Parts: sequence; C-alpha cells; structure tokens
Amino acid sequence: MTVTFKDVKADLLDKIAQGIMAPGTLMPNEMDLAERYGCARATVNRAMRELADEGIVERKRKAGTRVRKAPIRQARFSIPIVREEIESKGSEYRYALIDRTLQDVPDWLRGRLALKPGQEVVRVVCMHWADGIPYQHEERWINPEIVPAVLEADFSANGPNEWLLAEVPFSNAEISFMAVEATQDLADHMGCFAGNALFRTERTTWLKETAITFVRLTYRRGHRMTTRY
Amino acid sequence: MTVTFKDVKADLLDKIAQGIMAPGTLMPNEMDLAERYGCARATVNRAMRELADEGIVERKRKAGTRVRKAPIRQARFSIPIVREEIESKGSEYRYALIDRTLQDVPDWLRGRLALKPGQEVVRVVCMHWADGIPYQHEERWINPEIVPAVLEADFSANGPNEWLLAEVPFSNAEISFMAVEATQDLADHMGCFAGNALFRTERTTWLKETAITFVRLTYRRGHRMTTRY
DNA sequence: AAGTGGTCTAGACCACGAC
DNA sequence: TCGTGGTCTAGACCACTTA
Repeated sequence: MTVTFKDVKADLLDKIAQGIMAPGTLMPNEMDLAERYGCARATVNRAMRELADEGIVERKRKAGTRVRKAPIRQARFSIPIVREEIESKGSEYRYALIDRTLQDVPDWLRGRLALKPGQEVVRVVCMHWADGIPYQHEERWINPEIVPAVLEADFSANGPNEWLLAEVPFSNAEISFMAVEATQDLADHMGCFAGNALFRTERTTWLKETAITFVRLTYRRGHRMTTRY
Repeated sequence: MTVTFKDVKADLLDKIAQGIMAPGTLMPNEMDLAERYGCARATVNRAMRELADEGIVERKRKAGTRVRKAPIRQARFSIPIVREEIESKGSEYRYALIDRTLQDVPDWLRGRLALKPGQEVVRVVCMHWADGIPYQHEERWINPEIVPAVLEADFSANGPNEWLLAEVPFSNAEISFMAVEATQDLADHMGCFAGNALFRTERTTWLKETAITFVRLTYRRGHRMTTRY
C-alpha cells in the first residue's frame, strides 16, 4: 500500500497531540518528511497544507513549518435554511407572512447596505414555526436594484430566504450573533415575555460589491446554535 | 504566464456568480476544463476541490461536478483568546480570579464530560475586563485526570484558558452559542441588571476521547460575535 | 545567497457509483 | 461497465523570506 497524504496528516497530527512535536517546534522540511514516509514531496505538501488550513501549523517559506503555539481554534458553522433545520429535527414546518412593504431605506440600514438616501427597499417580516410552536422570527430588507423580481414576489406561501437562494446564485456575507431582550411585539410573536433573552443572528449579504439583503433572525427562547470542530 | 489553480477557481466562481453556470448545472469534467484552460488536470482538480470544500459545488465520481442548488453557507469563526481579543481592539486587558475550588463533579456536568460519579473536578470562576469595564465572565470546570498539573496551578495572575492552551497541545471541541438572562450574581459581575440578555458560549473540549474541560463564557451586554464568509 | 514552501506538469492507477 | 473524480509520482521552476 502506498502512503497517502491522509496517512501523513494523521501521523503528524498524532505526533502533535502526543506532545512529541510540542507547540513551537520546527518540523522537518517537506523533502525530509517525504523521504522518511517513503512518498513524494507533493504528498507531504498536501498533508501539511491542510494542517496549515486548519490552523494547526504555521508555514513560512525559508523559515519552515512550525506547530502553532496557540492553535487558531476555528469553528465552522453551516447556516441552514430554517425549513430544513426544522424538518431535519422531524418537526412539522409552518410559515406565515406578517408584513411586506416597500419603503424608503431607513438611515441605520443605509450605511450597512451602502445605499443612497431615498432609495427604496422591500421589507418582509415573517414567522417560522416548528410543530406549531414559534421557532424563528425573520425581519428582512431586500435591495430591489439587484433583485428586481422581488417587487413582484409574493411571500405569502414561501419565505424570502428560499426565494432568494434560488434567485441569487452565489454571494458573500457578514454574520453576527448576539443576545437581545424581546420587545413586546417580538414577545407576542414568539410566545414569550417582553424582556426575555433571545438569540439573534444578523446577516448582510452581498453580490460582488453591492448589498442584496440584510436579515435579522430571532430564535425562540432557549435556542442554541451548536457545532463541532 | 501559466494558468494557476487560482485563475481557474476565480473564473469558475465568476461564471457561477454571473449565472452562466446556474445552480444545478453540470460542469464540464476535469479533462475538458484542463484542455480549455490550457493547464494540467491537477490544476483544475485543485480549483474544483477547493470550490467543493467551500460548499459552492458538489462532486461525485462518475456523476461529475454540479453547482450546488442551495450552497452550503458556512461561516468560519476563529475562537480568540480573550486577552488577545481585547488587546487587539487597543484596550487594556485586566483579569481577576473570583473562585477556585476542587469539587465533586455536578450531575449535569457528568454526562457532558463522561465522568464517573464522585470524580473530582476543578472549578474556576474569573472575570476579564477591557479598559476596566467588565468584558467577559468565565466559569470553567477542568478534569484533573487529564491535566493533573491543574491541581497545582494558581490562576490568580493568568486565566485558565491561556494556561490550558500551553498545557494541552491540541484538541477537538463542541461549541454552542445562546442568549441567557443574567442572574443577580452575573449581573453584579458584569455591571448590568438581573434579567438583562447576555450572549454566552459554552464549549466542551476533548483530547482524543476524554473530556478536558467545559467552559461557559458570558459576554457583556450588547456584545456581538461577527465573521465574514 | 540560499533554503523552504507553492505550484504546475504529464502520466499513471484506482475506487466509486451512475447507468 | 466504464466515466469521473481522488490521489500519487518524479521532476521542475519559482517566490518568498530569512540568515
């Protein structure tokens, strides 16, 4: 059996985890490792590159590869579509549109989306339920310049999230997580009390350099967002 | 100039973003693309593999590569050390130990850490300030079986986080984000009112299959955790 | 100046899985 | 069955960065 990059990676990881290669240690260069493992340099390169991508080691030309003293601990979150999130738990998904208006972009949002004063945006407010229990409150603003079809879109049956995913192929985004105290209005929708702590995510989505949408997702009381890394 | 995998990747991304390759589209196979771009198949492979890693496309042997209908939107968070987080904002970092005890593992934690009843754990409570303002409250339990040195460790000058990072080289973890209402005790420490909504992360860290530590980090009111993707 | 990683190439073999 | 991606190889050139 030939030595694969996964073999090399696993062995290096093991040596790091066992403390044989302590944080700060300078690792052998690719050529030496290739010889030691009996494989090509490209194989070692792939293994070490992945370790670097994962923040375990740090690579510099000429300086070599070192085990990171303080590994960059990074978590990867997949941002699910709420329908799938609910249905994957075996719950019944329900959706309702609360409000849909065309309005001048509010000042606080103008900066975020880099829009001109007086420009119009579509604001959509809706709710998502799991087994009839409030799950998530969604408040969204959409820039109709990029997605003109939003002016015709009817969000009474399906949420704007799924609609946008189908309409806009690919985008980059900025996302924030925070805790908020429920307003009376939010509390009414979420079936909790005003002032209760709720978990919220805010996301601004861009296509190239122009903002498409800003969304505020507020989850029911006690919601946790979890991941492994 | 030769064609690099970044060139290929950027061009493919562009075609996807422009809708030339719409979601669901079957992309040409690696050999054809290599010929079209005038490069080796390995170059195309690297470009497409990275697109797959980022959740933009989906690859299956024999079936080929498709643009994902619903791209896996995933965010990468780097989990910073509090001290660095604060100092990188140009603020002055301050730390204080609140409590340090050796106690029987509480029932609710036993399951999380997979410990035996009656086993002892070290509990550390401490605070982190930025410019003298409460920034983060830390409550941590450490398994002394894995890190016996914790029994001798004195956390009066430095937080257990940095200490653990130096002691335990590498680990995997599960992390959760949530919103909580401040208890009176928390409120006293954080300089807010009981009931205020606070952002909290909880993290369980493992070395191989054994739990090292469970930590509960509660941030000051209004804190946001932000990332781009 | 010189060593290290970054990448490309051309060819090869193989495993998966759709047909 | 057989096309597609997954990976390895051996060699090469280059860019960065530090000594």
